[in-house]
Amino acid sequence: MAVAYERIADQLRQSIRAGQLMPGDRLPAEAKLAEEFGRSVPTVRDALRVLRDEGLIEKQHGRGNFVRRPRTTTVRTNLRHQWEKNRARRSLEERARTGATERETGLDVDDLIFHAAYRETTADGDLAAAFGLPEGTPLLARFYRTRCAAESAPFSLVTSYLVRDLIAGNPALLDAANEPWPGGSQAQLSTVGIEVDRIEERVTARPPTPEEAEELELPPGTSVLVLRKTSIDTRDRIVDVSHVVLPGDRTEMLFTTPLERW
Amino acid sequence: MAVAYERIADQLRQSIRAGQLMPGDRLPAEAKLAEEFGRSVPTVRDALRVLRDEGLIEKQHGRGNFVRRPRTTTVRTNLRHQWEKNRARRSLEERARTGATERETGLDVDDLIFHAAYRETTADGDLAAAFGLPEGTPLLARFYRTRCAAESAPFSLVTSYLVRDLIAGNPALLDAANEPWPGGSQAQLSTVGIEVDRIEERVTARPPTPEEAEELELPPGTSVLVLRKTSIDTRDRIVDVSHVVLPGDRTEMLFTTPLERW
DNA sequence: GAGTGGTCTAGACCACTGT
DNA sequence: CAGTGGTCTAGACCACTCC
Repeated sequence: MAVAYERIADQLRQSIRAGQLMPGDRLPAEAKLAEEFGRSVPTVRDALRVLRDEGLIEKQHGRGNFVRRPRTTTVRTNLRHQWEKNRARRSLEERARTGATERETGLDVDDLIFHAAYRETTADGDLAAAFGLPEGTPLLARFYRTRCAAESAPFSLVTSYLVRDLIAGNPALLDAANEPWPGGSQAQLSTVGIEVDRIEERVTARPPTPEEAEELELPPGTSVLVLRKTSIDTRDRIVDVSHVVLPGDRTEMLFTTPLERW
Repeated sequence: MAVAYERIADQLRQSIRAGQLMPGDRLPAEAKLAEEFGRSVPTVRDALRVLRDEGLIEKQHGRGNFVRRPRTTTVRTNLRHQWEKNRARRSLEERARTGATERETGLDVDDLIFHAAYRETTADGDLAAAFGLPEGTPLLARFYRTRCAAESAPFSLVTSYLVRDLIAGNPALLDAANEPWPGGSQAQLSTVGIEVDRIEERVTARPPTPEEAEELELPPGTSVLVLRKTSIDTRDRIVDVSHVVLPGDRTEMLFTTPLERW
């Protein structure tokens, strides 16, 4: 702890936690801080980088360093799966009117911009293991981006894989032009006689790759939640494997686990 | 992209992704890299910091910079809650033999070191909101650390809050000396007639605070998973609010959601 | 144009690791 | 002891923001 930049970081962190520096406040200029602490500017910058990595401050080029405000978060709940399953069998008109994302964000269909792209591919080692199928099995990869019309960054980066042979019975499922499909994935699967029985979701966290940071417009010093979702049908087949990347500072995932009564 | 340190980072990232630099490999010395790229050492260090923040490399003082190996992860599943509930009513002997952590890690009771501390406190704004009770309500705060005997860092940092008045009927519940309680929290609550009906878990991700990084021995460039767990009893009372911090690079959370049949 | 952060240099000295 | 990364300096020039 004899290190200068850590001492500076500690003092500033203290000020922020104690509320002497409030969210949105600008910190003194780096040159100013260097003078106050009797250190060089690069040393002060080392201290500020520590705070930025902790998510406490935000650097704005040409404007200054600011105490970061807590982000407003989107909640994603696992109750959505049952809701989607119920919706999958409603009338076309009812399904078209709203989707799971609209429901969770409280936004209207018109406020959301939806983008989908499909590509045919084959299972590599990881995907083959996830599906429990041999490598090289033909798959359909689907890429989704949904964002608020008012914002430029999407909520999430979604890649969904389906087993081609399982859905080939309905050629409409192979064409991205049919997106957004009214009723979502479970409605799509229902057209080829697949009923989803349960969904397993695996969650981890890590720093974003540069590509993810770019696409989700993540400031440095944020993490991503990585969700790997597996859908299993009533015949115990793995019918969908999805990979979802969510901004950690904007997303809260809510899982409700009901327990059997004594 | 005209920036020198980004170009250096890109080239090294490329080498790692392409497999020219394998996990565990040592990178050339910083001075060596500076010479190769025709830049100063601090500029090379800027590039290496980028890669460290992405979790791609690990710096080891006096030894070198190394390509990081993927960590072996612990899986934490929501099926544990039903398992714990079932176990809560088994015989004392059966409950004492094993716990949820042992079950998930596949380790023996003797391989795990358990630490608990209790403190009486009152609800601040956040906790009061979480419990749906007035501020100042007396609470019991319980702090848990569990770690592998072979390792020095705990799996998780757990803080659990109970409403004091709900558990006061059994004074044994107020004394940390009775930990580890055979059968866990649900067994404890059952002694005062509380049956947990459902559990809600909220998950977010963020960079660790310095204190968390220290205690969990997190290398720079890792994230933590933050789990806020709420236990609701059969009379719709919130009986426990827990705050769990998990190392993002070592932990996978698995949630299974069963769906009703059509 | 004044003020701010972003990048970069060239070199110093310290602390840690392994032989 | 040699080699490595960790810290720090003093100053230069560029890029961005706002008036």
